[in-house]
Amino acid sequence: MMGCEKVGTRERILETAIDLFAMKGFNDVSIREITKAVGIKESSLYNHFASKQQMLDEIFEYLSKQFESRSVSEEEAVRHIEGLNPTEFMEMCLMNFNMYFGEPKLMKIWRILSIERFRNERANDFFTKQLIDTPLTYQSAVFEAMMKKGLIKEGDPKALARAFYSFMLFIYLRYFEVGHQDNPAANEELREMLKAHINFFTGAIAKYIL
Amino acid sequence: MMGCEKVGTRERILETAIDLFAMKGFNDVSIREITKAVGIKESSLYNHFASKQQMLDEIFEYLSKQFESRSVSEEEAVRHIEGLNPTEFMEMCLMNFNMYFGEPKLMKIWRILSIERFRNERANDFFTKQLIDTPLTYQSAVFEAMMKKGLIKEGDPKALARAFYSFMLFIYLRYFEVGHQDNPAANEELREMLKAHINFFTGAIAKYIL
DNA sequence: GTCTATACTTCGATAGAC
DNA sequence: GTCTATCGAAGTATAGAC
Repeated sequence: MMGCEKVGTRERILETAIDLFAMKGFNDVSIREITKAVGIKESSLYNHFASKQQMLDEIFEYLSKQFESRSVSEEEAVRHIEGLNPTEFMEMCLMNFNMYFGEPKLMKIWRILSIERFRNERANDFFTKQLIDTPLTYQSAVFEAMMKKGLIKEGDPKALARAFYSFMLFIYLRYFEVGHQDNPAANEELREMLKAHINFFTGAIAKYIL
Repeated sequence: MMGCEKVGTRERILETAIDLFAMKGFNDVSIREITKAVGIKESSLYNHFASKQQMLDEIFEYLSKQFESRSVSEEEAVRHIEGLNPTEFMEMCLMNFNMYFGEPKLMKIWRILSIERFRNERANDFFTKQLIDTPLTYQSAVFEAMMKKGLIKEGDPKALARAFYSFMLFIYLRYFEVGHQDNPAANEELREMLKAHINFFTGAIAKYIL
């Protein structure tokens, strides 16, 4: 009788699971809790997913595919960034932040990863690679190219990348990882902090006034 | 018959709980698991602790008291740091790192906090305050004092503190928060990274060659 | 203070009617 | 594809003998 909307039940389950996992973590959310929120019985869920674990796997798979589809080569990254002035560079940083955390669904999955990485080695590897190591590699390549072109002072590009990018991790750790914020008022404050950060770096590494 | 060592059972339980909670998180460790590791029956544990939650509360209480006993005022911090040369300053940073994470027991409790802060608002508040906000305040006060004395370039001390201290959070997030490391070989690498970081900052903010 | 035994709850998952 | 009903396992915690 109510089965007229059978299309979408699977997706509704998955969206609900993402919401709940992001709030409480995979282990602290029960099948009963998910199905109650969706409005179905526990047993019905198993017509769509073989196990609770499979739901988590699909969620991580989704994030992984998002990154595959959006990834660019280091060469492209260098070409895009090395010629920018400070203001344009800041906008680029904000865009990157938005690519990672701008969409609520992706943000929630990052939170799930942040929680699961303590229990799951694969989750930790993905988290470390995508959120830390890969961005550092790109950032280092960009700084190295800028040094070779004489745009910024000579130095250790890896150390410079760590110093610059650490701030992004600080923002994530302090304002994004634990989900009690979601207030748009803080956005302007974050933007000001990023501006101040880039101002500092511009002054610190500029060979000439950019 | 074996009751000859009744002194210490409570402490053994607590130490075992810290070990297990740090590895798997509070919720993923059962009373059965703890008591089995200690070598007692489940019911015996309740002669020492009223509940599982009380054990966690005591663990956090312990960390909290450690910080109370070691805390110094901002004025003291400024006096200690503002006159240091870069090498001395680096040693100071390493000492601070060791104060937070040098003792295995404290390191484990930080890991428990890292996990619990997603489920427990008080844990998150403590984590945020002790690991991020308070150190940033101190660091900012130090930079502000150095600016006033003309030791470093004028600028926004808060932004400078964020830029400098973010690196410490990067190290924690990347190498300490998830406990799969514990290899002393990486220590030298971390020391090199810290040295490079301080070198970069020294060059960036020094008014004169220090 | 430790033991045996057990109460009570919640969990993930399954069987089978419709 | 959803339901009712239920299973077996694992969780926290308690009662009472020793």
